[in-house]
Amino acid sequence: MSSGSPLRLVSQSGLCEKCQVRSVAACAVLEEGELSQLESIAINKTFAPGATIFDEAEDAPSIFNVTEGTARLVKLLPSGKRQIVGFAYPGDMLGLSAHGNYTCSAEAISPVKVCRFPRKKMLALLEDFPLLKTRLLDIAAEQLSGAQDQMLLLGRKTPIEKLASFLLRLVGTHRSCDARQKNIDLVMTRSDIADYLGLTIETVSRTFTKLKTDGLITLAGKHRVVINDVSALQDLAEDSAA
Amino acid sequence: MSSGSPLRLVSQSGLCEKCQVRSVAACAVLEEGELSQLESIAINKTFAPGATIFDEAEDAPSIFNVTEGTARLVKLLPSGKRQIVGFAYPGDMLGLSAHGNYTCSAEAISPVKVCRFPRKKMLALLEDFPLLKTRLLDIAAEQLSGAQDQMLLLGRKTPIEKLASFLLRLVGTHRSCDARQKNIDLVMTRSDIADYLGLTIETVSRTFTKLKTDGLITLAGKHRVVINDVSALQDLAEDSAA
DNA sequence: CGCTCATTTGACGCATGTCAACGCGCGTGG
DNA sequence: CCACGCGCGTTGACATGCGTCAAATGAGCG
Repeated sequence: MSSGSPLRLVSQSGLCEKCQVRSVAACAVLEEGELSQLESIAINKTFAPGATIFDEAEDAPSIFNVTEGTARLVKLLPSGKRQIVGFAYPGDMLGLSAHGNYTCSAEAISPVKVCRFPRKKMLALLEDFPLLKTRLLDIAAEQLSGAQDQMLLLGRKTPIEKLASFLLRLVGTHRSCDARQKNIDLVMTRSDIADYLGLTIETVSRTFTKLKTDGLITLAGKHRVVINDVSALQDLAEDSAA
Repeated sequence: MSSGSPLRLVSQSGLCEKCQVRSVAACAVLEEGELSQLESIAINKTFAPGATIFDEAEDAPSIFNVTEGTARLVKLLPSGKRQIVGFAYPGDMLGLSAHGNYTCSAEAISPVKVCRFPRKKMLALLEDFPLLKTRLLDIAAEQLSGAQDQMLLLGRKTPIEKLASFLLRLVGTHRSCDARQKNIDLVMTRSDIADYLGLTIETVSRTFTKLKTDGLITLAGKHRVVINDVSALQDLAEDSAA
């Protein structure tokens, strides 16, 4: 790595080499020379909480890589009913789409920093870096698998099973929490959780209370959850009984 | 297969050039020479209705391309609750997965013919045919978009909206029906539909009856649906009111 | 012709949505 | 520094839509 010294050009965070999500994001497969080419087409942007990163059905000129913060991916019905189809964490790609239109909106929940790539240039670059294309294919397959899990959750799980699954997924997959202590930091509101799990806020709240009452979790402030009994939660999430 | 007349090597349907789904499947992007390489690693297989093509969580040594018939993609909970995460029609790819395990089971609904590729050889071939890899990426992105639509449906739509959306999707995207006459041939059972839409069979049945009573559709036998008023159905599906 | 299985229809109860009130934390302004 | 207001979350009372259970109908097939 470079400086440390007075000339901290690095602090713009634009230098991929120092990027915090470099090891987890798609760019992980690139070598240094390749990385600089990717870097040359990237622009860093920041979004405040609540800000829209892009809108559903809009023309999709850009592809994004989240480097900091959390975003929600939203679909709306004309009546106003909302479904959150996913959350995006550091390292996640946004805006991949086959037909050049975004399939959902993306909104910042916490302050979000992204790395923005012009779609066309990105696609052109893919032809030069087969490994990157392969990596994107893997990422897409993973996302599809996650989407299938979510369909199972939405279609066939009860509120308790839904919330248990949700909490376990947060513990398991993301650095937004400490996996050892089973300590979860919920950046999203109850309303976001409800719209993600296909429930109402009230039901989410009641279900949290129930899990707390049963001693499976502890609530420390509205956005801090401690899981006391992981295996019991897993049983609930997987619907062992009926 | 094979026989019939003495020398009908062609009838094995293995010859990609004559393949019926060639124009819609991933292989559409390949030229003739490339096609023959793909063909050399492919094996044709047939599955009777109800037969399992592959099982969830199993090691995934193969990738499939449906050439005839319809399959359902199934996920199960320990309690036996079932969610169908999709249907596969001629031209669709099955078994793409990032971690080498199938993410759901695939079962034939009608007699299904597939083209089976050894995963490793397929992946190796992808490195030689960048266009094919790009095509797969597009396909994955499309599937992801469809999955998001389905999440919206499962999480936020009422039974009527669900069924209307389902029927319209069948009309819109697949040759299993005549788009002009809005005539749909349902290969799947009510139970399949229920598990796809996150409902019970009874609710599916009642909802069909309701649409029929309201004059929006006509039922001709249990597996034949005629849509009488497409735009009214669209209004229902999109939940314009509340 | 009768059996079997898919589908339909009906009666009923409950889980979850709806509506409403309340509490709490936090920021703002006096 | 305190008072107030606002947004988010919780809790309660109530209603209803969908699931559950059960029986009837109908279609396909031996």
